[in-house]
Amino acid sequence: MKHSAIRQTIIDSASDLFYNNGYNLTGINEVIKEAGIAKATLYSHFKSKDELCTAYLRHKHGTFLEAFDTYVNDVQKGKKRIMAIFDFLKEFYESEGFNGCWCINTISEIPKEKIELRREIKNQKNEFREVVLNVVKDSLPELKPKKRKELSNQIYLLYEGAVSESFLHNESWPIESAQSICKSLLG
Amino acid sequence: MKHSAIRQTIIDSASDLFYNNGYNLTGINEVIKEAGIAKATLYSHFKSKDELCTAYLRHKHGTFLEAFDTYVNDVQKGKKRIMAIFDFLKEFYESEGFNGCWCINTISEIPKEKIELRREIKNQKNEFREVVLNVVKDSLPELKPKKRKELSNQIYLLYEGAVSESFLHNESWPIESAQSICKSLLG
DNA sequence: AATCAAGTAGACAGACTTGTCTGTTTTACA
DNA sequence: TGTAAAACAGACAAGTCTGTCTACTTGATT
Repeated sequence: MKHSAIRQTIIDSASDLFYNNGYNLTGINEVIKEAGIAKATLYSHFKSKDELCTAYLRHKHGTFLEAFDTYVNDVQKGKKRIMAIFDFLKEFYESEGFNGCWCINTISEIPKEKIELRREIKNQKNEFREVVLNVVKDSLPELKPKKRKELSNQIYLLYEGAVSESFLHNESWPIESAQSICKSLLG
Repeated sequence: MKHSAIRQTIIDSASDLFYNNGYNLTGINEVIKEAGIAKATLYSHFKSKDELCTAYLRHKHGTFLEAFDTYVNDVQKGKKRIMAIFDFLKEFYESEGFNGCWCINTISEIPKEKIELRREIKNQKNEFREVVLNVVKDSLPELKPKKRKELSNQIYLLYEGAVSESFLHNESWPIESAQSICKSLLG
């Protein structure tokens, strides 16, 4: 197995375990067992568990953004595409292994001093905000920049709230509720 | 010091530490040091750390609901009172030691098997939803039950999203954004 | 004043954690 | 095919954690 393939195996295993069972509740020994590699191998690819955590967050973020883009850009531009953001979330919620937002989960687990990880999380959220802004830009080009930004922040907020609450209650109504609010925002 | 006073001291200390530093990241030894009591004393009041966690959650919930009620009921009934929900949140956000939602934080930290704690958290959120529903009921009595429930769920969702996001970004715009959405929902 | 419950300090068991290190074996490539 | 890099298994260090236990002291009530 190639060096880079092993690295990816480690990240995949760690991602599943960290996301499903929690970062602190998952030991390095579990990760290496799941990945089928030796401990020294893991530490030759990542110099600490925190570094692996960063790789985990980036992996989740990357696959998420790709899936999001694919889904949303497949819908015709306009209000429909904006509404599709919440259709995507509904699929995400219904997918096996849905466990809420990895950013929120991770930030709850790590101490305040780990500013590297906290920055990574903030960056991801800001990047996602930018993605939402672009959907709005493409779908409602007549909107002025200020109004555009305002609307996209609102949609982002609705999306994030819906993720957390659908997970917490284990019910889908927060997603439908968020979508209906979005609809009324679009007028 | 009375038995019940010691119990309260333990809960107060544990609450500060759990909320500020995280449940798993706070050891029993820290709690007893902060409370100024012996370990055996703690375990004579609570049979496990998890039981103390329940007490912590209830303590936060209780003081929160009381502050919420006091603040919101002080505002004249009507749309103003509903908007005051977010004014309250702004004060909460600006208060020292704001650390997001203890429910979301805790649920991210504990394993799935701890169903007792998870139930407690869900119950708290449902109780808060009921509180919001009552604010809506008092403020907009002309609304039909179905519409009332729909609106209160939306407000709840906005509130929760604003808590999480203002904490994550360490910025207040999510609260203002949520409030502005609420305003437009009220027409 | 005697008694007994409830506090104290902190050692200890046992099970975890991350990260290092040794020594062996496998694999990739020149 | 030979060699060097990189994998392997797993012992180990040094620390963490929760929860139990012993032995002692305090304080309120009878």
